[in-house]
Order: sequence, then structure tokens, then C-alpha cells
Amino acid sequence: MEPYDAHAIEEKWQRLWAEAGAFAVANPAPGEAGDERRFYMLEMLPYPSGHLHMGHVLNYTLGDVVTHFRRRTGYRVLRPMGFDSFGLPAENAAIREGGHPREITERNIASIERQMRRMGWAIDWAREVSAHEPTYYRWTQWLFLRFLERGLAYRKAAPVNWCPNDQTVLSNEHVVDGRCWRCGAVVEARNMEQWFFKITDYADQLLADLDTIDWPERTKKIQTQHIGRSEGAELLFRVEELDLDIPVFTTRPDTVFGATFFVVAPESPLVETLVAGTEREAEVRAYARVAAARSTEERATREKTGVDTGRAVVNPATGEPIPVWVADYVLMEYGTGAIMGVPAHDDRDLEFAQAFSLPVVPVIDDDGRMISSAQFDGMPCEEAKGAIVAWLDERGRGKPAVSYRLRDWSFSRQRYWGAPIPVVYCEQCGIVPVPDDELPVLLPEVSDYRPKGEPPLASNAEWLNVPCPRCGGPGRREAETMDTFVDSSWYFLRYCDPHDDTAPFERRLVDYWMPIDQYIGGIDHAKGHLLYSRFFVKAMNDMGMLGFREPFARLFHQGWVRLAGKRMSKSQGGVSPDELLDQFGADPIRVYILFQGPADQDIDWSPDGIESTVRFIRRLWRIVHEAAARPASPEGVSTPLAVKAHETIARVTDDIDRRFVFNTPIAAVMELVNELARSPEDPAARFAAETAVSLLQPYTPHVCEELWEALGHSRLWETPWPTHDPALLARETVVLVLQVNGKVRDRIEVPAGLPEDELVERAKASEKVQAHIDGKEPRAFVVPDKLVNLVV
RNA sequence: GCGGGCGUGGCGAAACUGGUCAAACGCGCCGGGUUUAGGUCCCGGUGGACUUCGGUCCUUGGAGGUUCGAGUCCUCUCGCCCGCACCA
Repeated sequence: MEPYDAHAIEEKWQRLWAEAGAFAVANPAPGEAGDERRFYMLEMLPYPSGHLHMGHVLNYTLGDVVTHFRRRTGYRVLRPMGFDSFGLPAENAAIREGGHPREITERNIASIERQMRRMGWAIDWAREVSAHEPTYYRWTQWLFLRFLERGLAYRKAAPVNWCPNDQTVLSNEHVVDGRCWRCGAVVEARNMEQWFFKITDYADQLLADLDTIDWPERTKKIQTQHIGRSEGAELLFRVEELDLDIPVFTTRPDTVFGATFFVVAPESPLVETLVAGTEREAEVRAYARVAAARSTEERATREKTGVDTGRAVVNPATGEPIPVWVADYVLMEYGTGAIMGVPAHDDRDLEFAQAFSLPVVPVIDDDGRMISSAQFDGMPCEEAKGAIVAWLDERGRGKPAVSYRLRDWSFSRQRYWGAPIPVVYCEQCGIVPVPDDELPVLLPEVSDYRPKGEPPLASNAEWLNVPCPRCGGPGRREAETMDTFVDSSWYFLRYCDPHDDTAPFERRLVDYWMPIDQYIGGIDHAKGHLLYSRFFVKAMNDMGMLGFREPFARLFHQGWVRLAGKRMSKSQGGVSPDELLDQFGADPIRVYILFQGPADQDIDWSPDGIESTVRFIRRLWRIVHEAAARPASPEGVSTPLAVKAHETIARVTDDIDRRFVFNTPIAAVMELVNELARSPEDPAARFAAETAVSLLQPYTPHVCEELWEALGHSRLWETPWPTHDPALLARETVVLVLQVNGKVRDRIEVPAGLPEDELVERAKASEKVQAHIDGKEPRAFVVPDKLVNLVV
């Protein structure tokens, strides 16, 4: 027996798998039956920072176990890999260190890919895609144009975070405590033109279809909350002098009789309409300008401010005029950008009313019944909601309405390293799409990636100035690029047909593979990537491009791997997998990361523990080699070791398949190996060894392949998953637990399948039981074949 | 403030639908063996208290409750973590 040499074994099998094309999977030929058992296993694609971190190792090892298990249980498994290779970090590295973002990105991809291969993950590398490659972003641009055609992509002015120092728009994530994360300057709110995807059109479907997918409840909750559907009513408040009806959204139409004032958001166009030409014009405008420039955080925390417009609107319920104010506690983005102020029943309105001495009129009493509300007095307020809306509806002053918190997705970035947005601005024609046959619009070279008020692409005049594709007149390209979340909203579709140069994918192929049977990734993407991708698929389904409405049928979130209490992530590598690979090899790392605990739970990384998995593999190595020297186990052997092996098959299979837990199968195999070590002479020794190696293969594929050969077999990676023999597990006798008053007093062996009264008789016959029931006549509770509880 | 999750040995954890002494498996620790020594490796022990060594009692953050029976279900409470947050 050679000593266990992780590196030699791992290199050998990685080479052999590559030569055999072991993990490549073919697409079905046209006309091939679609009823084959297929399985699409996908983990979220990595962002190519310098190297893998232990969180990746957990994520992809988890997916690898599922991949091997599904392959060996008879599925055609698609398990691809790619890189989310556009984005700010590479661009910032280029600004910081010099060099081109493409060089940095491609160097990182090469490095990560090498690490992935060393980990031995069963990936179909022939399907690899990277977002920054023109062969990929050509289709990202193509999809954008389809969204544009349907009005699902549009451009409009919207408030953004602006850093006055860096002269750029910042995403919300890059505003820390109201300051720019890079230079520390106080961020301003600005109104700028932005590109948006109309995800709000799909708010209801995104909410409703959560019921059709097998996702963690907490993730569904996060999305539900983010979509934020509220039912209520839209009520009309009239400005008589201007002959103007202003709608407001409210979830509390029952309180409308208590609306004593009216508030408009400072950003609202109504402000101008209301005050233009009045004596309060200057004062109100000044307030609106200052308030609109305040950050959302500032507006949320400071005391209530506002200014009276001097105008009045008519409360549609009371018919009385109430004053109209402008105040920054009302947000333009939600509802209609205007509210009715009901200080008696809303804390924020009360605070405002108290600050400005506005009247407070309660309209619901302590028992929840309507008061001071005309004909509705005495009605329970829940009932009054519908009744009042119906009453206002009859008079044309209101109707039931639904409002969402979800906003359209702003996806344009004033940055370099992203897919160019393929449109041209023409003075005559406006926004003109670049024709499909001119795609991709290649990302041009620029001299400086730093944004200086204008996106970096605008600095390349030769690229920027092109004739209008429609009229041929002077035009200017869009210089903004797309958010990387656009790239990652459809990459899983491209994997199905990665080399198609006539379309993003063939519908037949995505309909064959999709939806993804098991998706694995961090919960940090709960309301970003996981929502955007759902929106993309629904929109593409509506366009007839594919035949399903949800991308991810089943979702699992792996836990965080922490180092000294901190999450390991892209920015803080912490532990280098290369060093661990050099020191221990891939198999021990793979077992260790999954043995720590449930995969959805955070784990603390400790290099010490990994030694113990090396020890286990060495022990397995020795014990299996010893068993391999013994005669083959007879067919149907039913020794205790054989029974243990079958039990282990049943446990491991159930854990991976049904329970989706990955730590306890390792413990189960360890138990089997321990049992084998204790009884090496058992006739089932070889069978037990074969079973242990076969069951552990998804975790430690290299060493198991080597041991499988030592046992006289070949190609474990495509050997069918073992099945247990239920007949062997059916015991002839069982151990019956005897309790008196709920306490265990004895255990006796009885034939399996005895009727309840027989079990009770046997229990009463036990001396130890008799000593505790003391001659009394007990009541009996029986769990057949397991337990009898006698209660006296 | 709103929504959600989690508390089990010295440590990571197991106990899957309430039912075989709660703590499997592993780490750590203790004892023994192999070894010139250390490491590796092998064997055994290891929740707590009491014990006449046969056992007895206690123990899943805390307090109640349901049940023949609760780590598991319910109520309250303490602690930690996560998501949202002037959303009308």
C-alpha cells in the first residue's frame, strides 16, 4: 500500500477527467425526446477578484456534491461556470494601479479558473462565459434593445446620489452615512437623466409567483417586503381656484374625515403649479430646493420642516377647505408624491401638526368605531374603509387603489467597465437604437477611466460621434454603460447555448434545461440579482423568447464563512485556497468545509480542524486497502457490518436527496468506517469498504476514485449511486423500550410486528417494570415496535 | 418602530414528522500502546451531582403551559443575529 499522496492523486484524476470529458454534457439534438431526466445545477457566478475565498469554496463544493449525486442517480446534469466580469472593482484597480481593466479582469479569471480546476469541481468548462466578452455582451445589448422596443427600458430624470468631489453618480451602496465612500465628500441629491427598467410593471407577478417556487421563506419575505404591496384608495383633493384635482394614495381611507391639512413633496411638479405667481412663490421655492437636495437619511431623521403654500384643497369627505403645505417628510417616489394629513391617526402627521399648530380631529374612538364622520359614525373602522371608498367612488372623488414600494430599476452607470448601452442620440430623431446587425457596440479604449462629470466613454470623441442610424444626421452615442446586474440577469440562459452567434440562445434549449433545478448562492442577493433575474425571465416570456416564468425553481443560501468573526468576501480574502491546496490538497478542504455544520449556517474558519479531515482520509485509505485484500463479499450477505452499510446508504441518500443536508452524511460514512475498522474479518468487509468509498465520492472525488480502483473497479464518477436493500434493514426482532410514567425502566428484545396488546403484556412481564408499577393497573401507550409507556 | 431567525457539553454540532438512557460524528482533553524522542498511527475514556459501584437524581438560555411523553408544540421573558425603516 502506497501512502496517501493527495497531490499526486488529485493531479492524476483531474487530468483523466479532463481527457475523458467526464463532466461535459451535450445538449439534446433537435427532435430528441424531452422526457429524459435532466437537472440544471447552478451556483451564482463569481465576480473575478484576485482569487477564490473560502465562501466560494463552500458554495461550489456544495454544488459539486449535488452535481455528482444527481449524475450518479441517473440525471443528465448541466453544471456550468462563468464570470461576472464587468464592474467597478476592476476599473478601480485600473485607476489605482494602472493597466487596463480587461487585463486585470482576464488575469483574475485565469487565476480563479486555475484554483477551481485544482479544487476538482465537476464543471462543464466548454460552456464557460464571461460578461465582458463581446460574444456575451453583444447579446446583453440585444436584449436591452428588445426591452427598449417594448417600453420596458426607458430614460427619465430621477434623483441620484452625486459626489461633488469625484464628479460622479454613486449607487446607494457607495454612500456611507451620507458621504462618498471613496473621498468622504458629503453626497448631494441631484436630478439626472437615467436609464430604467420598468420592473414595476411586474410587481404583482413578482409577488404572486413567489408561491410557485421552492425558496427559503426568509428570502420570499425579503422580496415581498421589497415589493411592498399596499392596498388602499386613491382619493381626489380639489384646488378650486386652479380647477385641479390632486390624487393621494392612502391605506387609511377610513380616516379621511380627519384630514386637516395636505402635504406635497418638495420634488413634486405640483409645487410649481400651486405657487406660481402667488405671493408665497419665492419662499416655497426656496424651501423646496433646499429640501430636495437633502439626503434621504437626513430627511428621515431630522425634525419635521415645511412651508405653507397659501393654497387650499377641498377634503372630499367633509367638503371643507384644508391648507396645502410642502414638506420633505413626504416622498416623491411613493404613492402620488402628496398625502392627506391625518394627525389624529398618524404619528408623522401628528408631529407635523404639532410643529405648525395645525388642528387635530380624531375620527375613530378607542373601540375602533367611527366618530365625527357624518353617516359613518358608529361603524367599525375596518368596515368603514370600504364603505367610505365606495361612497367617494359614487361621487367621483376616489377609488380603490394599490401601491408598491418597488421602484423601477436604474441600470445606467457613468462608468467605463460595463456593456455600452446601444443607442444613439440624434437631434432630429431623439433616442435611436443601434440596429441589431451592428451589435456589439464595442467598448472603446479611453485614456482615463476616472469619471469627471461625464462618463469616461464620452472622452473618446471618435467613438462617441456617429451618424444617426435612422436619418444619417449628426448623432452621439450613449456614453453610459450597463450595471453588471444586467449581465447577471440572463447568464444562466446563455449557458444553455453558449456558442450561439445568431441569438442569445435557442428557445428549444432553454426550454429543455430551464428552470434551474437547484440554485445556490448568498442571501445578500435576495432583492437584487434574484429579483432582477425573475423580472428578466418574465419579460422574456412575454416576448415569446422562452417558455417558463421563473428562473430558479429551488434556491438554497449557503452560510458565510467567517474568519475571526468577519465574513470572508471578495474584498478581504483572509485565507488563500492556494496555500491550503498546497498544504493539504483539495479533498480534505472539501470535506472540512462541509463537515463543520449545516451548509446554510455561518461557520468560523479554523485551519486546525482541517488536519482532522486529513487524518480521516488517511484512515479511510488504510482501512479500504486492508479490506481490498480480503475476499469479495458474498451476494446478499447480512452480517451486522452489511446491515450497517445498507443503513448508511439509506441515510446518506436521504440526507442529500430529501433533506439537503451535507454534514451528517460525512458523519454517517465515518461511523461505517469505524465499524469496518472494528470488524475487519466480517465477510461484508469489502462491501462495507466499497459502500463507504462510493458514498463519499461526491465529497472527495479524487481519493475515492483511486480507492475504487484499489477495490478492483473503475470510473466511479459514472457508477450508479448505490441503493439499500430494505429487506436487510427490516429487523426480525426489535428492541422495545419500556417506560413507567414516562421514564425508561427496561429494554427488551421482541419479535417485530407484534400487536399492541401483546407488547403491553410483555412490558408488564418485565421485572424492572413491575418494581415500578407496584401491582397497580396501568394505562398503556404503545408505539408499535418501539416503545410502551405504562402510566400508573 | 415593523418583519424574520437563532439559543443543546470545553468547541463545531446530532437528534428529520413530539416517542429506544439528549449529546451521533468530529475537535479538544485524559489514560494506555507503538516509537530512541517528538509528531504520525492504534486502543480506551470523556455533560453534571451523588453513589454502598448496583445504581439514583439533574441537564437543551429562563419561567409557565399542553401531553402518557417536549430539545421538538403553545404563552411570556432574557440574550444574540439578520432584513426594512418618515412607504402615508
